[in-house]
Amino acid sequence: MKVLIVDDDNLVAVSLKTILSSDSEIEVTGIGNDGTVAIRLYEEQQPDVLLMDIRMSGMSGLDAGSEILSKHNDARILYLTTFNDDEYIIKAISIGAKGYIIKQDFESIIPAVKSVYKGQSVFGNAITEKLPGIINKKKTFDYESFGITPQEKEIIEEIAKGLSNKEIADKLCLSEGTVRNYLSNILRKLDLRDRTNLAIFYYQNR
Amino acid sequence: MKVLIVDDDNLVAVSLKTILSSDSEIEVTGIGNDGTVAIRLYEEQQPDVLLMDIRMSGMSGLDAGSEILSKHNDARILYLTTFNDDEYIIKAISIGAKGYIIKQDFESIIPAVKSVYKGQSVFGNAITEKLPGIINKKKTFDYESFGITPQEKEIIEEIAKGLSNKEIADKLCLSEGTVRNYLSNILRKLDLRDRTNLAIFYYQNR
DNA sequence: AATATGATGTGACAAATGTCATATCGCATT
DNA sequence: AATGCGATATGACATTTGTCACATCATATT
Repeated sequence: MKVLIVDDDNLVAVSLKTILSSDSEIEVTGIGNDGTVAIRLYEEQQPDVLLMDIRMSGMSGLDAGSEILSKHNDARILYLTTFNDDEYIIKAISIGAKGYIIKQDFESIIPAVKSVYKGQSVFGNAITEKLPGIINKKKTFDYESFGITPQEKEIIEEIAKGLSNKEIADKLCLSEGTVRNYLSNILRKLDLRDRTNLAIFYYQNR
Repeated sequence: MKVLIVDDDNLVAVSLKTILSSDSEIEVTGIGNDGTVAIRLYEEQQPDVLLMDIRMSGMSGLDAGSEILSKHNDARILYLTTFNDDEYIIKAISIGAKGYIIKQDFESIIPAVKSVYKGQSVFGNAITEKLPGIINKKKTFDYESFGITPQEKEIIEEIAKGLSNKEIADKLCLSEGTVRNYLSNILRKLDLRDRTNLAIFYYQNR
């Protein structure tokens, strides 16, 4: 199985080569440090799997992958990243990458490469937990377990609709001051700074 | 690595056991033919990976998996199926399953089980091609068409992360006043009241 | 009856937010 | 050279927001 490695950080690229080369089935055919190089090396070597960083100076891994896939729609690209940004996961899957795993998780890399070689898609540990959220916003946050009372929960719902303190007070028949007190308690319990961050939290954990 | 196999068709279940047992790292701790049995055996054996059919007479694999995951949210469930229906894929991912592969693809099963054991998610050959389509069913809002400039878009991104005007100013090397002006323009263009509503809008149109 | 508790309220305060009018500067068009 | 435009900036201002200390009051507990 021929593997091409492309990583911005040459030290990482070399380490990956060492790790992968320890497996008898894997042959590392090349190392690159940039998106444009990835495209060129891919053309030259036609590797079975391209193991590539997302964030790179110069051409990004996503752009390079996108270009490679437009020519070779059977290319098997496995992204490596230090970040596990939702945005990147979605983009990576969208362009047709076969996987997305965290760089640090060394011992998962070889099985991941093998799975991808067999045509499967692989998503690493940290990403795995986010998949349900990405596919379908169904995993709800358990506010109760953070000591949020039903009344406070109600306030959260209203803030998530974009209402001001005054409006919430009118709607729930409370004084504005009380709403503020509740909000203040909510923010402390959830360790958030302000209503905007609460709204963000709400929509990210729906 | 302890693996529990559950399949409606006993012949398939036994075949799977034979295949998996050929690997020295894998120990098949049990076989079941129904969802309710899956739940009971899971409790008894606490396997590392549960390899289960989706379609089964009696309780379905999805319902059983859902119940198991509600008690053991670290359960690693790998679904096997003869069908590759989008609905099932989405449901499987939604409940938090770690994989979804096609039964017929025998030689992919062992690496898939191993990847799942390591905490990764695996999606088989046939499914892999559908992932981009599944992910892309989301409708992204076109900010440009509402006259939002790239600079303003950048501000929106930062607000959606929960940053204050001051923080955004520092990050983008602008004065706080300028950030306020931009925000003011954004709110007018999108007809929103404040940053909280902007954040809500952002997450609802992602 | 005495006390504790929880829900609600008030007032004061500092900080952040949003709006507006206006200014500067560089660049492109005329 | 004159003009206009877009990006950036400033200052003033009213409003909203978040925090805190403390008050009130009904109900439940002892």
